[in-house]
Amino acid sequence: MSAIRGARERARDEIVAAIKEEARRQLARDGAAKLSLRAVARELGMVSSALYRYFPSRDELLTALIVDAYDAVGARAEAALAAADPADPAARWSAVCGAVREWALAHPHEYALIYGSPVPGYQAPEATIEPAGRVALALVAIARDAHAAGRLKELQVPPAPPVVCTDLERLTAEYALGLPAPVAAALVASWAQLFGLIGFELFGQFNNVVEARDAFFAHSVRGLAHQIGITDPESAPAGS
Amino acid sequence: MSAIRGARERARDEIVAAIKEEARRQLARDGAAKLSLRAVARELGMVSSALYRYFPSRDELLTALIVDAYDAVGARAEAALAAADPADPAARWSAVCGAVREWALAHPHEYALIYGSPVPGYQAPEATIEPAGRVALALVAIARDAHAAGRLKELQVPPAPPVVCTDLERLTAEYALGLPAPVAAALVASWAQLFGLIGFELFGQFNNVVEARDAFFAHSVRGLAHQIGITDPESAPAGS
DNA sequence: TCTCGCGCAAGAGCACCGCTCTCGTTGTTG
DNA sequence: CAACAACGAGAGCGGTGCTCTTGCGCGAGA
Repeated sequence: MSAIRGARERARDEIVAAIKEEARRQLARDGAAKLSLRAVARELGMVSSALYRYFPSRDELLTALIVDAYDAVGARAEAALAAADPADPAARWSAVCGAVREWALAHPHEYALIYGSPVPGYQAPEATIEPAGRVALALVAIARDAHAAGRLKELQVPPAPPVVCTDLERLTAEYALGLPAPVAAALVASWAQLFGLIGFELFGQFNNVVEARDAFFAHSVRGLAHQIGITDPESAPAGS
Repeated sequence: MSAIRGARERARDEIVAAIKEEARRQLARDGAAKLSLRAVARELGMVSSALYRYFPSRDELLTALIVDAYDAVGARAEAALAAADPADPAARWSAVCGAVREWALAHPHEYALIYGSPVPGYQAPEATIEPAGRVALALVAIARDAHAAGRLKELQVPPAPPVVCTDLERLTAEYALGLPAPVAAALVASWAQLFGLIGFELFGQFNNVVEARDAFFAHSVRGLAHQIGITDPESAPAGS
């Protein structure tokens, strides 16, 4: 039951994939609130009760879609990180942030599913926490590499209070991030703030406020990078 | 039909208020997705169809709650602004940001309703845009006053690109904000980023990441203030 | 190879939802 | 006082998530 699996098991996997595909299509079209098990089953030519053989509840289906969405945006972020010039922290930062934003704009309902309001009884079901960290880890990698290369400027902001430092030291120790606590604090803040920018743009808060969305985002993301000590190559003095 | 209104009209206002009150209670308990017209009506001792005399649809009821929520958080922000030392921009900034966060922590579902994913077919129904701006205007007032008092430091970040500047100049002209475009750009970014911080804390993204929530938020908010040129009094030279 | 058992689809059904329509009733107003 | 409009109640439509039972057919073990 390990290497070669029975035809039944393979068929099951295919059906699960088909259900998720159709559910993702409905999610992209109508949003999470309108996702209906009956509609998914109808579209797949089965009866609604048959679907419960594969997902024990609507929430479980949504959880599966949440995991997939985290993985999708995480993969985009990692791809953007891999494609950027490793020697240019500012470019890497902009590339990852831009990739996340573009994925969000292309999949607004999936973005809302994972970074918007938690849908029903809102618990993070354990299986989501690992894929949820992929974007964060991409950002961490940028900061870690820049720090290791000595490309991180001294922070301009007032130092983090001790309780925050111990908090972040635990975090950097646990994940072996190799970052000083003040930088880690700035990084976590930037991470959250990045999704504030994206969320406001996506959810209409920037309507009648910001029109040049691309340029504004790029500019704000430069500000976030600056916040953790990553400066544009042209604006940073190379020597001192 | 103006000064002294009939008993019927007065009863109508009372019923509308009772409906909103019960709806807000259910919203706070179960979230927007679970808000049910039938349950509200049941709790109020009426039949569900009677409710449609007061709200033409469930979405209209939700819109009313959205407006109320915007007004509530806006009022909190304005109250915090009024209570803070007018001569201390950093204190005002922290006070307003902290007030917004505290309201969000106290009313998570209402916060999710207005700053989370837009619920169904997501349109901002015109009536929401004015109360939605109250928090932003409170933040603007801080920056404007600080700028007028010469308390805004030169921005440390690279200048905003021209297209962003023209965008923000239109905005400052339209609302008579009295802010230079680069400061306005930083302010809008900080505004969005503030809600990124609050949203991540509220929606569980900081679980197992940030434990000292109060201190971390206070520290990050200082960073946001720094971003628009507001510095802590103790870290800013008083004279020059 | 045959048969047994398990996985499965199907259908009926329950309780609930948003929303509509009709029908008496009742307060308001000309 | 009478006509009218607003109102509450009720039935009903189509939809939802979810459960339970039933019977069938495929795959694995004898």
